[in-house]
Amino acid sequence: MIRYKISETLNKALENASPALNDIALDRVALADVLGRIKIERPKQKDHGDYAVNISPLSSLAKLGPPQIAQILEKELAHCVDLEASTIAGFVNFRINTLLMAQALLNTLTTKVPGKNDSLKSDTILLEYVSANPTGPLHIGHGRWAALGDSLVRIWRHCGATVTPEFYINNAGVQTFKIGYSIYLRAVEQILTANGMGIPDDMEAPPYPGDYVKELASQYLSQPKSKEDILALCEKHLQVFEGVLTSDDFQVFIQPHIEKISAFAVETFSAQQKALLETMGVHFEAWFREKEMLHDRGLVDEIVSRLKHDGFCYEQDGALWLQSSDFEDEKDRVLKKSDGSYTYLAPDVAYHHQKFSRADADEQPQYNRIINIWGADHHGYIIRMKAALTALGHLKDMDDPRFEVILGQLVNLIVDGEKERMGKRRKMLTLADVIDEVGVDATRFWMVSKSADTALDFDVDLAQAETHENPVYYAQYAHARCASILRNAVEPTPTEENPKPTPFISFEALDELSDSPSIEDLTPLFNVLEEGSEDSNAFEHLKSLILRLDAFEDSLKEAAKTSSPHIVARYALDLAADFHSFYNVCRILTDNSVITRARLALILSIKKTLAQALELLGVSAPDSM
RNA sequence: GCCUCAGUAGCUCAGUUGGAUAGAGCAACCGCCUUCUAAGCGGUCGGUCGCAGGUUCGAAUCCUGCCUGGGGUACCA
Repeated sequence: MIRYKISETLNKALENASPALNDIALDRVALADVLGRIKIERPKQKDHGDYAVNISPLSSLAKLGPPQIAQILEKELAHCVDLEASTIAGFVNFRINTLLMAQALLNTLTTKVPGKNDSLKSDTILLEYVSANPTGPLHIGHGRWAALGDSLVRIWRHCGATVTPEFYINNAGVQTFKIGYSIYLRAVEQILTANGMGIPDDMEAPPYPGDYVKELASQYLSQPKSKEDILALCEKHLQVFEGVLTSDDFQVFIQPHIEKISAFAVETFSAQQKALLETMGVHFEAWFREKEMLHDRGLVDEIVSRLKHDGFCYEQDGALWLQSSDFEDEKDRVLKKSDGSYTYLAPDVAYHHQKFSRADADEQPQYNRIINIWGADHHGYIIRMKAALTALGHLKDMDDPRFEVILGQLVNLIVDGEKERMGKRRKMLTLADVIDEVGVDATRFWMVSKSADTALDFDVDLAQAETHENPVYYAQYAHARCASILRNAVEPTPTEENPKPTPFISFEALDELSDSPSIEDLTPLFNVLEEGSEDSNAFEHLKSLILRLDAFEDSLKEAAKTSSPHIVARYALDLAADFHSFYNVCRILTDNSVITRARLALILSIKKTLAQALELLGVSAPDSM
């Protein structure tokens, strides 16, 4: 609100001073462009004021040096009541008075949902993220996408966007077959062992070697008739070694059986993943099933033929190639292998085609932004996907903003001080293990407190050993402190000297203060200055707090615009720091009921804002710790 | 080789659409609990912003080259 006020004031001053500034206000378009580049920010040096505006961008339009422009503006701004302007070189600095601060605080108090705005009102977003293969448990890397994606969904919605979070279940293709086959091999092992027979040395190693496959195999065997199925498969399998059956014939024979086992695995893992995500507070509205939604409906065939028909494909070496090199890709990509099966790209193109084809009730495209979160290992994939989507006419060119990929750098799991490469195919700590050890709040906060384009080291031992030094507790503690103050205000703790203390404020009065505060409730806040009994820094801390609260909406808009939840994490920490500092120099509950009332209003606002910031990150805001 | 992300305090990272004297947390050291939660506060220490050029009134930020590390560079998914 304060930034808005400053920008309004500045615009007006420019308008009035226009004649002295080479008629700067006449060229509306140019001026608007320049004003868009002017930032209103908090200066690093406190003595420069509360807000600073660097007016250098104006100098080319006004044909004057920045210092002269500043001088002229300063004169113009001298009439301003609640803003005191001064200039140094090319900067116009503003100092705000207590009335404006009180208004800003009142504004944050009366806002039902802090930071709520409509900056993304016209955005309809389909965000696909996590989309882990249903062939095993989620690992730590998926945790990062889960935390990042879900926080983005919450932040975008807070800024007025319509968002559908979607999870793509890869329940078709080679990996699915491999997990089924792995379970079959493990089941055979278990049957052999149960019958007191050893496992032959030359027995095939399962494509997925993890222990969780063994668990799933025994789960599978506990189902009715499953043992008979496995034995039948095993018998055929032996015939291959005896030379009675060819390997190819065996493949044909086992295919449907393995598919059955695969389906079992996919459903089990998928449910497991979903449950863990829900535990983390990560909720998907849509679960898109590759097999049923694409393959069974012939959509993959359809899209490939369409690309072929439209002349974007050619055949070479028995394979079908997409001419992605026509669209900035360094080479062409195979859609259909020479053995007739599709590469991973083909169903994925079909999937994205489907995303773009979704329409609302008015036959209009349902989404104007289709966004994916992908790991950095999929980086090379972006261009070929864009190429296919451009060929299909969904994108007007390769830079079309309708399709975005948020590329997140990978997570290194650090165990015993050593990096462990993450991957599904070796024994490792799963995301579930990490959540168990570290907790949802700490994990989620950790995952989003760094920008997505930095590789993240997740040190399990550190997270376990130093949970109390984790930054998330700092923010949560501030919230708990606020809650505690409010509790004490209404119901003070009895002591030996005073077994029945008088409340500082009645429950009803606090309620009223929270629901309908007035500016008169707040102005006594600034009496700290006069009182002088507290630390002389109290006023500065108070000002920082109020300006921070006032800037919440701006931070959210920035986070939403740049898809950067870490801005919100940082905000929560900054607000917590401002509060902790203030708390230490200024007592909230005093004998003066008017001052107490005003300070409680401040606490209400801090608590509300902090809770909202944490909520947007999927982190709880406890009332006590 | 090419593409891409990163390199900022001992450690983990903000800041990068060019702006004032470079910012946190952790670690280390010194203080602060008879009073609202010390999971806190105040202070000290700590920097050639990877290196070298360039662009300009001004560069951690933009350009070029180089160095180091991560990821990618499949008829794998």
